[in-house]
Amino acid sequence: MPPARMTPALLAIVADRFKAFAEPARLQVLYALRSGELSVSELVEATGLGQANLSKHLQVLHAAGVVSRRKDGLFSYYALADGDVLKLCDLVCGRLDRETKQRQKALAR
Amino acid sequence: MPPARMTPALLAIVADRFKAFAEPARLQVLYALRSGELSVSELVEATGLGQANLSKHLQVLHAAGVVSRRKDGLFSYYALADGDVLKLCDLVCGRLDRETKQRQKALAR
DNA sequence: CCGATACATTCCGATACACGCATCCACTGC
DNA sequence: GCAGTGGATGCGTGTATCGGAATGTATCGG
Repeated sequence: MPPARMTPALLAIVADRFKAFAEPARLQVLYALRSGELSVSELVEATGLGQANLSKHLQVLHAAGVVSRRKDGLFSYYALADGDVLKLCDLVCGRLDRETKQRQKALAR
Repeated sequence: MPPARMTPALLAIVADRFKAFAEPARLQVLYALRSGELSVSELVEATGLGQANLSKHLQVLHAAGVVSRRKDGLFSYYALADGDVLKLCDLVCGRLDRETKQRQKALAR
């Protein structure tokens, strides 16, 4: 059950949350983190993104509470904050799968 | 289980999908449609958005497959395309609730 | 202390997007 | 056909944001 009343402030917060996912680069990062925490340089290699750019995206994801940061000496290790993160992605991907299948069916007739 | 391989094209599609939710105005529309389908003018009144602006947001939501359109004479009726839509919002809202509660707990100590 | 490494931050140009205004299009009723 | 209503679309403007280059900051080894 969602909040009965949606204040503008709440709407903005929810929107920001979604905005964190609304970027191919950031989704790429999230999928790279599926298998476990990675350092920034490992993420650079895994995603092909530039280091500065990636770092900024990580700040966004962290500010949105999507990923967690753990510092160890020179390295920063990032990880998915929560199982719900992938649940969200999979919900969207699942819908996509169903839709493309439906479209293929429609084309096949 | 999500697709094993995330191609750039797929990432872009998923990102666009999330982008549809990543705007306070559009979230407002979705919440207004919780109770059932509405015409554009009804949505104008329900949300306080300008007609032109609202119309554009509706195009975005429709293109993303989030809402359905039904034309009846002069009127266009929009409705949530699918129960998953609200599931998505509630997933995010639920996380928010838990986090704010945790934060309050932390402040209360 | 000095250089090197791993990230973060700032500055910049280019693009994208939201919103309002005006206009255009589709349909209805006279 | 004509006027009126409900929606959609095009244009202009301000703002946000992505991405890269350069710079700054913190930590480790020597």
